[in-house]
Amino acid sequence: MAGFDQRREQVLDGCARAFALKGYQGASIRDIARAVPMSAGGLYHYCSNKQEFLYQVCDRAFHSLIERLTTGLDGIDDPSERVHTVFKSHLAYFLERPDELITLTEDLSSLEAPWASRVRVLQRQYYGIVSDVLAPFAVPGGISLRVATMSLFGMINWVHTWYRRGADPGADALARQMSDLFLSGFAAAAPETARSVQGGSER
Amino acid sequence: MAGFDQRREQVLDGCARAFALKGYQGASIRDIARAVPMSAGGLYHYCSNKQEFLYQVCDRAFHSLIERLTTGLDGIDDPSERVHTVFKSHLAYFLERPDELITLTEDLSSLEAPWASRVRVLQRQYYGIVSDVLAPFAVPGGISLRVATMSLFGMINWVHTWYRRGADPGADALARQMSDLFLSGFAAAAPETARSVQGGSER
Amino acid sequence: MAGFDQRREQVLDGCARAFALKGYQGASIRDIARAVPMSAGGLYHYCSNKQEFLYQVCDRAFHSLIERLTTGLDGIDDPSERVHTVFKSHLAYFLERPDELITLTEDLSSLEAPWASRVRVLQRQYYGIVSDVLAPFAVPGGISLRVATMSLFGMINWVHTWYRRGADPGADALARQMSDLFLSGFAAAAPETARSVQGGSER
Amino acid sequence: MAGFDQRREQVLDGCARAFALKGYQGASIRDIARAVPMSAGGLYHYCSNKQEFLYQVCDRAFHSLIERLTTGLDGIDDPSERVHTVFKSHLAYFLERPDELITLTEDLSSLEAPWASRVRVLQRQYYGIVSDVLAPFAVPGGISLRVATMSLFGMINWVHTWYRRGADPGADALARQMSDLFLSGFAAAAPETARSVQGGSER
DNA sequence: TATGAATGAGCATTCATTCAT
DNA sequence: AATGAATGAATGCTCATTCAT
Repeated sequence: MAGFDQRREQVLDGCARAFALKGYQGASIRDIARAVPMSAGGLYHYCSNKQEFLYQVCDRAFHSLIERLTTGLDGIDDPSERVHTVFKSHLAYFLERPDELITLTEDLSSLEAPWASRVRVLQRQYYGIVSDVLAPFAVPGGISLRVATMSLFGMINWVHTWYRRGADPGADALARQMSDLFLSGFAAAAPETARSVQGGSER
Repeated sequence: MAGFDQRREQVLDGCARAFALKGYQGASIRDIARAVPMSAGGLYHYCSNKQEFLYQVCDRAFHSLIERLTTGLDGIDDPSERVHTVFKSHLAYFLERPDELITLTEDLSSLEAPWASRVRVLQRQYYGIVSDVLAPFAVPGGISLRVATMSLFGMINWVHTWYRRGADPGADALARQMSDLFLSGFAAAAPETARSVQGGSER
Repeated sequence: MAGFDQRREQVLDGCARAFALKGYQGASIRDIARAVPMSAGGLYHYCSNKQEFLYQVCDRAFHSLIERLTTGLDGIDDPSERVHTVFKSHLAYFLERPDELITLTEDLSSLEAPWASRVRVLQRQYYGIVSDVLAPFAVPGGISLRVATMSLFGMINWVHTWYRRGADPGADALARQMSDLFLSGFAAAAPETARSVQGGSER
Repeated sequence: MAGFDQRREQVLDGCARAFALKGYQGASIRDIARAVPMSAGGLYHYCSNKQEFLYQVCDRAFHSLIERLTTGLDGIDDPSERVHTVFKSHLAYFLERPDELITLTEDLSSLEAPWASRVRVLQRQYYGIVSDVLAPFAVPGGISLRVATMSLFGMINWVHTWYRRGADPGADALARQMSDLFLSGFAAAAPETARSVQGGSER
């Protein structure tokens, strides 16, 4: 039983790797089998079809993200620090298990009924937590909470397209830069010239 | 000759629609043929293979983006306003031709050699322009220009996943919110309580 | 157009041959392709799936049977001779196109919705014609028309399991024996001993 | 040992049910396993492969048919009554164990070497008994014994395709109708009109 | 005996692509 | 310029069968 569950984890890891590498549509069952490794037929002990593999990968990833984030936010009261925690938690997970997060970001749209709706519940839950963290900063007439939340997700979900391990900063440093940018803006620490021009040229 | 070029545009429009709908890997030549509409065999008068269609769509899209952005930036000197122009130009194009931008965002990674390298030149050119627009705000020891640029692209490239026509703001309003967020941060106009707490936790 | 329809006939002939040889379930698409001959993929220009091939074969066969039988019965008034015509018409078709009739007899039960119901209409039509031919011989309290009709079909549909070309009688002679058996019984011309015993045990 | 043999009977019952329902080719080992019920792997304690299951089902069925028929014929001297016994014995078995007889009728042709030849011995034995029962009615120049025997088998082997429990007569009544039809013909008791016409066209 | 994970061959079907028309 | 029949490779998936437990 334990052996079976352990093997399932290996299988899902292989799925995530294959999906991340070639995309859900581009990854064949044989690609997954090669990544596990296992025979193509044998994979069907762990799913009833390919869609279910995508579902299981996404489900597992969202559960991890949610659990890590709620744990990470626990005991942190400062609103800004809570925002920083969102970035840090998500980016740390991305750097630990990039395949899962790449799959989640790129292939979630390939998930069909009835799996899609089940994952969307988790997605909304995760978005909800983040939105709640951002809510204290929302002001009527200002940037809408929705736009801010989606912008935050855009920032972190885009990371996998450009991040280079070694060359780019680690999870903490990157999270710090990104949360600073998100909360205070890129112009916050801009040199005097630019800042004054910005102020003076307002229209 | 003009007729041929006009037909080619229709063909590329069909490709973009099919790619945006099902993804490059998920869209079959017959899907494209249905979207044009034209017979599957007939499509091969306009390409030598499916990859080339993806290349043509991406190439056309990047050229449009670059041309619109350079035109848009022309004559604007204020650094902040230039940033705003980046958002506005990109978002306007997305709302005008969503299929092309969705294809660019989601399927560029499916482009293989030797087309990929040719498109990457345009991509770098576009990123370069944007990076130059952001450069005046960069400060040593602060948020890196690279992280800022990539964050900006994350924000705008993620829009297609959540934007709902009618419900969400138009290109101008959205660009204003996003450039404000990007330049001044979400906390800029936050209520006193949140701001003070933030201030207290500043480091 | 004519070429396409002609090719379709060849394809259906190949289907019938493959189905007759290995059974519907046992015949693979590649078996059919080999029997036509044509590539497996190419077959899908003539059907949307394997079931549809079975449908087309059965449909064509029933139409032929019905047309031949109605033509054959035309102008024949004598009830016994009409019964004989049923046997003759069916057996002649069997000897001309055994593959189709074997498929009809053995594989009709493999036809699924929604094709099954469409073929069942033809089947009932054919059964109806035969039943009407037998009706004049039915008597209340005697052998039921239903049992008689089904027995007749049992007799002729079983032929393909034992008939050996060359060794067994031709269509006409076989039909004569079978219709005699069906109408007058095997004991009709039995030797005195058997007949008298039979008569004595009548109840 | 007794437990094993009992279990083997259950396994063969499951095979017969699965084969009758989906056909030999259409029934998977897992279908059989579900019908027993037992795990797929466990079935291989009772056979060396799927063909052997078909063999065992057919073998058992033919042995039953032969034993029941010889027992049934024992002590019956009247030729007609012996024919009736053939119908009654076979139909009774069909109604008691339809799955086995359906398998025998539909799937015997799927049995391959070397099992086929072994079963064919039993088949010929059963056919031989029936043929011997019919022999007293054969007359030179009349309906051949072979055609008569095969027609009888056609009649009874077709029953499973149309018989509806409840709606159609029981084994005895059906056997009576069928043996009457077989021995005396459907026209035997036909109304005067039909009979006279038949008589007039006699040749 | 019985299980169920595992395999490799085979399945029906779809694919990108070619080519005669 | 355009069609659609045709192909061979590849797809997701099921199969009969094996074997460690």
